[in-house]
Parts: sequence; C-alpha cells; structure tokens
Amino acid sequence: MQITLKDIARMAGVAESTVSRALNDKPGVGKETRLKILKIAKENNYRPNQLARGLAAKKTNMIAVILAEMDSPGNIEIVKSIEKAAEKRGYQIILCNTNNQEDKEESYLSLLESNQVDGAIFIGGKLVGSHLLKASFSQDNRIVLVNRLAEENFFTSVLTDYSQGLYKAVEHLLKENFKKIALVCGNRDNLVEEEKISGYKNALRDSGLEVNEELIFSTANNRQAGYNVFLEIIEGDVIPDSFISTRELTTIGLVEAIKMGGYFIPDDFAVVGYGDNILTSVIDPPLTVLGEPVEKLGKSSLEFLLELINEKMDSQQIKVLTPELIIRESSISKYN
Amino acid sequence: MQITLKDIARMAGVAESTVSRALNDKPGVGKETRLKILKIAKENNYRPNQLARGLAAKKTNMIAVILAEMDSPGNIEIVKSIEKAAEKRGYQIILCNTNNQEDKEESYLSLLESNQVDGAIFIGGKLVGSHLLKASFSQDNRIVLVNRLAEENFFTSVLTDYSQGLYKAVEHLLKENFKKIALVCGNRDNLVEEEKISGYKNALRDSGLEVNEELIFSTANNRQAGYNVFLEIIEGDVIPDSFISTRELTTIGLVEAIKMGGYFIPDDFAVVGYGDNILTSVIDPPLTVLGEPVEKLGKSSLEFLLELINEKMDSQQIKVLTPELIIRESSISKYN
DNA sequence: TTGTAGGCGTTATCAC
DNA sequence: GTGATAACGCCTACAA
Repeated sequence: MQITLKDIARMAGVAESTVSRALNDKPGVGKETRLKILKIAKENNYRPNQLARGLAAKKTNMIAVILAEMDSPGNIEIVKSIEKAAEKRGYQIILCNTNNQEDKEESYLSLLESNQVDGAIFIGGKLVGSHLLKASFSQDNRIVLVNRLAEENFFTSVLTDYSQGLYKAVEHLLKENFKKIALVCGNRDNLVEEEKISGYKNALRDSGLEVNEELIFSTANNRQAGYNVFLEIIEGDVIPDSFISTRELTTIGLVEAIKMGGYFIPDDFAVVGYGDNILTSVIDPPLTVLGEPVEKLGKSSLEFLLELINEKMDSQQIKVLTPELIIRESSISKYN
Repeated sequence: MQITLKDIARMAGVAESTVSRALNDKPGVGKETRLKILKIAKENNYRPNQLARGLAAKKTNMIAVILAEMDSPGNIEIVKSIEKAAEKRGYQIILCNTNNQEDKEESYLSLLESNQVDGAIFIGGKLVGSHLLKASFSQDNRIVLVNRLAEENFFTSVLTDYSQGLYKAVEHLLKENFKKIALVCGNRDNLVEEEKISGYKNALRDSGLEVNEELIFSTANNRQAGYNVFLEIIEGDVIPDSFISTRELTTIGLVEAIKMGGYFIPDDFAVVGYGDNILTSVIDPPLTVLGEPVEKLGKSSLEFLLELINEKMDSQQIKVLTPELIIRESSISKYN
C-alpha cells in the first residue's frame, strides 16, 4: 500500500493540512517543519495520489491529445512537439487514438468531462460531431483543434493553410510546364479537403486555366487507395501529366503504383506529395512535398490550450500557419 | 458544471447509493427505480467522474502504455494491437512517450503508483532501472514488459526471440553465399541487443565460421547513425559483403548511405533490415526484413496485464514469440 | 429493495 | 505558523 498524507502527518506529528502545504510549496509553514516533512516524505518515497488531488483541486496537470490517426508520421511529429512544450509547463500528455471513429472520440472526450484531464487537443479528423460541439459549450471550452475544421467556428484552432499550400503546389507545377494536374485528395465530408480543392482550383483559374473536375479524385487515406486511384486514372479518359497528392499514405501508394506500372517520375508523371517526414523522404526519387509546420502546430496548440485552461483567453482564437513547398526531383521537368 | 450522482439522487427522490447501484448494473435495485434513474441520467447526460470513481473503487479501467520511442512504426503497430484488444475488454489506453528518458519513465510510472491506471505496459527501452524494479514489488506487479529485458526476470514479459531472428537472417545470407556479414545493432547496454548479437554469433559458429568482432557495430537507433556507420565501415579494414541491421531507423539510414555511395543492393551489398512495416516496405529495392509479430505482441501483453490485474496469474510469466524472416530482393544473390 | 454513514487521499477555508 | 474540518464525487458495507 502506498503511503499517504495522513501517514506523513502522523510521523511528523503535525496536521495533514500542514503536510499538504509543505509538499506543495505553499506559504504558511515554518522552515523547520517544512524541512522535516520533506525529509519524511522523501524517506518514505511518498507519491501523492493524483486522483485524490485532481478530485480536490479540480486540476490534474494532464492534457489529452486525441489523434484521428496514428499512422501518420506528421501527426506523430505534432504530438511530439506538444509533448515537448507541455513538459516545460509542467503538464503531462496522454495520447488517445480514435482511428477516425466518432464513438471513440466521444469516449475519450469523457476524460475531459470527468475532469481526468484539464484540457484536450484534437488533431485531424473529419467534421466536428455533435458531441464535440456540445462539449465546446459545457466544458468551458478547454478544447483546441489542430488541422480540423468545424462548420461553425466555435473552437480555438490551429490550422494549416491547405488552400495556400495547394495553390503553391499548382503554381510550381505549372511553372515546370505541367499542364494537366490531377489532384488526389480525401473525402469531401472532411472540410479540410474541400479547402485543398479550392486552393487547387484557384491556382488554375488565376493562371487562366480551366478546372477539369475529372482530374479531382477523392480517396481514403491509405496506401492501397493511393495505389488504386492511379490504376483507375490511367484507365480513364483524361490522362494527367502530374499529380498532387494531399495525404501521406495516399502519396506512398500513388508513387508505388506509378513505378509499378513501369512509368518514371518525373518523366512520365510529376508528383507533389504530402508531408515532409521520414516516410516521404525515403521514397525514390526524392519527392517534392507540401510540408506541414508540425513543430509550430504542436507548440501553438498547447499554448492556446493553456491559455484556455488558465482563462487568459478573452475570446476564441484561430491561428493559421503556412505549409511549405519543398521542391525536390519528383516535380522538376526535364525539358525545362 | 457537471451533473453528479447526488443531483440524480435528488431528482429521482432516492439515495445516492441506489443511484450508484443502478448506474453500475449492480443487483439490489427495483426494476422501476432502476429504469427511472437510468432515464434521468440519460436525459441529463450524466458522466461519472472517473477520478472520484477511481478514488473510491481503486479501479479506473485505464491502462498506460509506455513507449520508449514513438518514431518506430513497429511500436505503433503494437500499440494499435493493444488498443484493439483493450477495447474489447472495456479498457481505455493512455499512451505515454518516454523518448528513452529514465526520468520520464519514472514520472509516468507514477500514473500507476497513484492509481490513475490499473496497469502499465512498457514497450521497448533499455535496461530496466531501479525505479521500475522497485515498482515491480510495491505495485502488485501490474506491469508487463514488451521487448524489454531486465537483468533479473521479475517481470511478466512478452518478448520477440531476437536471437532466433538473427540466427535465421545469418543462415539465409550464408545460403545466398554472402560470407562477410556485418551486424549493425544497438548499444549493448540494451540487453535485447546482446541477444541479437548472440544469435548472430551462434549462426556463424554453427556454420563453422569464425566471428569477426570487427564486423559488429553498435549505433544509436536513428537514421543518421545508420548512414554514418556505413561510411565508417567502408573506410575500415574489413569490408563486408552484406549487412544485417537490427532496428528500423538505422536500416533506413544504412540503405540510404549505400545508395548514396553509388553502390547497389544486393549486388554490392546485401541487406537484411528490420521491421516489416510501411517504412521499410517503401524502400527500393524491396528489403528483406526481420518482422516482429506485432499483432501478437500487443494482444498477448494486454492479456497478461489483465490477468495480473485480476489476480488470475499464479506466477510471473514470459512469452516468447518468433520473428519472421521476410525474404525480398535485397538479400538475394544474383550469382547464385 | 432502499437508505445511512463512512471512507478513498487530497486541497481549501476557516479558526486559533 | 498550525490545526480542525469540510468539501471533491463516488463506492460499499451495514442497517433498516
């Protein structure tokens, strides 16, 4: 059995409250008493019971990071950034994976509702469901969204400017003389994907080109889907000369399919992929990618959350960060 | 403010204890009363405060999964497997990342000590430190180790038989007529790495070959280290004709360096890498790898932990699973 | 079947 | 500076 405050109080011959004060560095304890208490605590390897502490203080110093998918190295990087920032501020992270399942999201949300964590950061995921919306009101809004859009902007959020990212990517490909750019993006029930599409369209239009809806493909975010969509595309009526893929795993599958089909990148098809991380960097040829500002996304989201928790935020905030186009071989025209 | 048991009791005109029983599916509540209580709870979107529940019942239905490194796709797969198994049994997972730092491990261990979780699974990591050992006694041993060795086997563990894995890999390379097999493994303060080395040595000896210690290289587990060790090796006295790399990230870097140096795989150097996952599968040429039984590792570890928690385990157990050698192009001799 | 009361380990609010 | 004492929200004997 663990040793408790009460035990220490008895050993030191003082009251529980005094021990509590001493152990929490609070004023109102004599120097001698404090030292004595600290010594006893250490000798007995005392560990405060966080449950009791949380119950009494309504504060746990833990925050939940709720991840829509764990397969994405980019997301993992964001988590690591949050973790780093949290550590500095004395917070612990607990990571929860929802696998894009709403019910799981709901069940993890109860960590917040039952005060097991002081706040929550949601990374990625589809449209914001009703339970989350409800939580945004009832839970004092101790929630920050990362790379996730809600139809109504009730949430403090940190977002990547996907529209601008896609715009840059199209611009780049056009400059390299690629004319028929296919867009491989996600399902449109995810608002983030809609934004990508709009960036893509705007760039084309601003260059005086028409948008061909047949060159926009919505797929699931996994390798197989990326692979399959290429097969589908080369069987189709309109054959593109280049691809922009907006998610990591899809990018992997797409590149794989192109190479498997005996085609060359960028000679036959140029590719702009997604995510500047180990996964995409391993691919041959070196891939031009749209890189998320993962470090900043993580750091900013934690800062926002702490402001919310400490009630230092006057109104709900939204921060938009710009993705970076990292140009490598896969999108450089050889005939330029 | 959240609604509490007491509120519901008041609304239903019954005692708190009755509400508690009703909500927890415990016997001793009239059907009518139970229905009424359930209805009120639902209408008011009641969520039990898990802190209070945990404090009173000394049971949280949460388990901590403590990860030495988050960069490894293999580890992530194990986590997902644990998660899947846990969900079926009504447990939630919280994921903690230690980055191989002992102090972090200790701080996460306090989740166990303060009863915030019912048990903990440690995945990977170096030698078991003193705090963990201490915990193994005082915390009723609600700890399971995955792919981690302790000097004294106090822990219930699920292990990959690295020795056998390496044995297989060497055997395979020898059969393919590679004679000078370099081993790129981790630091020897990690007992797991020692085991790999012993498998490597045994296979050589059993084939009547001598072990050349100069062909064994210990590096950190990251890409850069894998890259650097190759540069170091080709500058050295003994040039190998093949490599076995025992960790994912090192494998990536090693392959990169080989290709960067203008060498071909397997023509100039054969490679057996580590981890059958998306990261290694993306590499060109297709890599022969030692694949961990990630699915089983996760599932077994959770089962063990639940047995420990429910005190259904008579004595400490160890399960050893066999890794699989997945043979692809990178280790097939062209002159065979 | 239901209610009462005590306790889980801590923090916070008073007095003294 | 220190000590009682009452929360925090829930569970679990035990009594009714």
